[in-house]
Amino acid sequence: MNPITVLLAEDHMIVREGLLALLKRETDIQVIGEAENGRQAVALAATLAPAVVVMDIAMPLLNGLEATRQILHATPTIRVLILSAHADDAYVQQAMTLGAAGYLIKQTASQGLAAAIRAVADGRTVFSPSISNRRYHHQRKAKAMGDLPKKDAPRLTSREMEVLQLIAEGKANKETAFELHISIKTVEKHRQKVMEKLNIHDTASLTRYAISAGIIESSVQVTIL
Amino acid sequence: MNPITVLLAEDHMIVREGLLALLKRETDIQVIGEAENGRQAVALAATLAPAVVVMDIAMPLLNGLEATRQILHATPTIRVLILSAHADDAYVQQAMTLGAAGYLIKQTASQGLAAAIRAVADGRTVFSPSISNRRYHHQRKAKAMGDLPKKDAPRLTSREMEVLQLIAEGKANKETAFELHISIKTVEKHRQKVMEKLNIHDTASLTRYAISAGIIESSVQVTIL
DNA sequence: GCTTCATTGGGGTGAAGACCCCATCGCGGG
DNA sequence: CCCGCGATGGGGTCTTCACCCCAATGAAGC
Repeated sequence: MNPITVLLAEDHMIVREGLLALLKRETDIQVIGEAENGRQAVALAATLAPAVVVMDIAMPLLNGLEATRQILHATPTIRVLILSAHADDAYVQQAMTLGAAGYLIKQTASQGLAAAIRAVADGRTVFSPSISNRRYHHQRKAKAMGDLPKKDAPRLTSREMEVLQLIAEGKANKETAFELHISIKTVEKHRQKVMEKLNIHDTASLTRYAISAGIIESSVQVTIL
Repeated sequence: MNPITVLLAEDHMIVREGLLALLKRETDIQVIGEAENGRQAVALAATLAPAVVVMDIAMPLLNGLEATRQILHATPTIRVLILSAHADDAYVQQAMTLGAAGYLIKQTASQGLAAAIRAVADGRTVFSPSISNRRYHHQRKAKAMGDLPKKDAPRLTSREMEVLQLIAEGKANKETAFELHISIKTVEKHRQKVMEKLNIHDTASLTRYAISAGIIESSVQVTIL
């Protein structure tokens, strides 16, 4: 029987190496690629065509959820297994809507990860126990409180979301242009569109918006030299 | 030669298992205990008396820095190696002040972790390259200014905190100057001092810092036209 | 008294951003 | 088959910011 091919997308090298070491124990699972940011995950998913992508949510350049969206848009047969530190229901909901095959929290044991990879490769969907338990609750809560961002908020295109994420990560337009392989002028244009749609006209407020919208996390990630 | 005894404090089980797998490769390092929260780390450090504690910062019940403080208060000979996702200077400074033996970011490779454990067990202090670069930079700067490199504490003055808050709220320097009844030049000066102290050089990252430091909240208040 | 430091303020330069103008290309819907 | 729109990119202008220089005051500490 052929092993299950896996792409590991996780930005922290030491965590990625750890996951790799854990998955090496499983003879029926073969990690064929590693990505250290969302953009790389999208690119490698396309070229390597893994059966399963293990995807961290909090990643630079492109967060795991948006990367998942792009991967599934390009190759709907790939099974994306979200691996997140947070059991934040907004993330879980978004992941399910995007068509992710599963959502594990990092409190999961390694047997759980291997089992989840096998399950999603087998066509099933997997969610951490604590999540499935809590799901009801929050749906009811969200409805009772009146859902916040999705309805009235002007919809950003996926490109605009990417640019917004990079802005909120502190990237200058020049860096963003380099990362996205487009010209500074185009980045400026996207930035303008985002500001226009959100009616926010300064970087700090854009950053706060990106955080509250779950596009990035608030924790400071300083660029590694 | 006796192996180096290590206590692993990391709340995400799967990450902890991964680190464990990585450290098992090193014959001279022996993990004698694991903690999944800060309080447990303090308790186990006391009972197991490991040579080195590998300590994650973000943990439930008691964060890694506070746990470090308590461990070193009880047993000053234990070497605490901070392992953090973030290279936030405020954390680094606090860790150093507390007497941590080292500070690694999770972008570090596993060889780096093993080497760091050996180094701190040997009495040396270890900081991730990007961090050491910054410390060097600060000290060099201080020397260039004709001062002794005795303190480079990232403590912000109250005025600097005010300015940072207004920056993070999206105020332009001009607005801040108006609100504080001072000149733009003074605002610029405070802004520079804040950026210098935090080693953060863009508005978006300053905003994320302000949010994670609790100076402001992430909720976006947008003016609806 | 002298030093250190927070706070104040100014000048100048170069880079970056905000906000206009313009255009092309491709894709999907009426 | 055209229209809207997303994505691309170039032009220019004006403001803001980052980063260097400089200084003076007042309070706190040695």
